[in-house]
Amino acid sequence: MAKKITSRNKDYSQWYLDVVREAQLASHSPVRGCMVIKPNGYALWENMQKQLDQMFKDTGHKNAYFPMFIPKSFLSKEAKHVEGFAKECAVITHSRLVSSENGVDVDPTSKLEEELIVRPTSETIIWDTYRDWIQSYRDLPILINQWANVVRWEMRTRLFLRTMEFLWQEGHTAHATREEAIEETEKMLEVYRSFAEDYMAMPVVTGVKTESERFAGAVETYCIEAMMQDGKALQAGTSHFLGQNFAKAFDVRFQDSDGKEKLVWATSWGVSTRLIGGMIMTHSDDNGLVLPPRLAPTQVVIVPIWRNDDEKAAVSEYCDRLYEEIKKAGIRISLDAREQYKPGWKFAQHEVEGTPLRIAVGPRDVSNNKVELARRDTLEKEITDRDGLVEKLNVLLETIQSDLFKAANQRTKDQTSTASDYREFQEILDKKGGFVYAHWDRTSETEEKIKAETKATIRCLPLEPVEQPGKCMITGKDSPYPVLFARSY
RNA sequence: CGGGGCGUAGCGCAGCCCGGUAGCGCAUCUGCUUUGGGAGCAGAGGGUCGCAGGUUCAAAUCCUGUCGCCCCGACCA
Repeated sequence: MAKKITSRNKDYSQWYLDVVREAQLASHSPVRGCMVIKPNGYALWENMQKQLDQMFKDTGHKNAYFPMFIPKSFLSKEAKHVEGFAKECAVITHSRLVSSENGVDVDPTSKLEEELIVRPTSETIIWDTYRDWIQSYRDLPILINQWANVVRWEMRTRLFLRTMEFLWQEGHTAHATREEAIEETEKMLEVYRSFAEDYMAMPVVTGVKTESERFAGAVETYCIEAMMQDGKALQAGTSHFLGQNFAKAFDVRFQDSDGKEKLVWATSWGVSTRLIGGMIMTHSDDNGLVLPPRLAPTQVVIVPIWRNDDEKAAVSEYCDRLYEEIKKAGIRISLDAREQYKPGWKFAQHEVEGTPLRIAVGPRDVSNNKVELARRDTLEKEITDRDGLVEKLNVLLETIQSDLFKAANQRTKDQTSTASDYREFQEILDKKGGFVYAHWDRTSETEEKIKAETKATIRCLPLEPVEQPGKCMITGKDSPYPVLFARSY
């Protein structure tokens, strides 16, 4: 069983690749660092989108779409922003191909007057547009989200976790006051926290980034950080308070109710297909993918079993009715009646694909008015009554959802340590990994030194600090509360 | 950019050292038997061996060059 998947203990990174492949989520494309997202993977993304989109709309946002191409000159307008993204931009220089001996070549006569940048993020083009949208305080706030793809020319890539092109959503809001913008930033962080924990069943720590880890062009970057099974942290989402940096860069002003002209306050926030990678590494096991029911494309699968035409007729009818009844109850169900595969093969396949619940129905069950019910997360099987099955499924799906969260939460706790000195800090990182709380003197020099020596970065300054003031483990200077360190993806 | 690996059938690989009719597993197609944890048997289809040169009677194999991808690090969501 599941012999195609390398065990986590043996090679975690190979295990991850094996799960992605065997669950048919995605595959490498011919282009370095890019992926083909297959139907199973895309269905997950669609479910994430659907839920997040609703949450954005419930908090007053509307969707819009801005172009993928950005004039090169836009990137130079916000100094820190360029600095951050300059090294990883795809640049369009030509517009035409011509036939040649080799097939096709770039037509040198089609060189663009101004090169275009494929968006690595859309602050620039959006703030250039907002200048035209905003004149008065009555035009504010602007609460826009867009679902899009972006490109960052990364050196090192991993399916879902870091690809050169990825899908995401980016919210871009404009406000009349600093307070309102900060409130928005924090509100969206809370949306992300709630989505991660309540839907992905992935516990996260909320916090703010240090200056060196901050988004290029932000005044403050809030984040959710999750802990993966191998002890490495994953930045799962960010919400940025941009201050007036982009308003200044793109000259976006408004006349306030007091008659004075003021610069607009901004936020931006995003999560990406990286969440899929985080979800895989949070729940899955050596048998393959494990999915939280709330996001699983298929929540329940029915596998019929028969030996001859008589049995087939009886089992099929039983399954069809079951299917209709469950579907009517709003559960995402599929009936796997494919005849080219045997039940055993289907069991294994649905297991590796992470379907939370499996119902097997054979002649025995039909005559006893029962079904066999199997949970993906625990691999437990039971024979249960056909009557009242829908209610049972609903309860079980919620149970699995909360059990997955509990298990991940417990694991994260177990993987969270506190280091009282630098020696202990290094020892924890090397032997156990995970999150490590430690005191830090709030200087970039110390942060840099720790990173260089241990490869651990400050994941965040937690919004809900644990413990009391202390002394920096490196310099012995004052530290108001410990910050969260980890090696990360 | 450094280190490692790899390009041979849809997928995964062997063959290369030592040149001589291109193979294996899975998948696919046909038939029969099977079906409660990845079925069996019999038969069949499918490949310009990444690309370009060179050596040779003869190149997947040797030589030169070149392109690309993956993995491990430095950069990052």
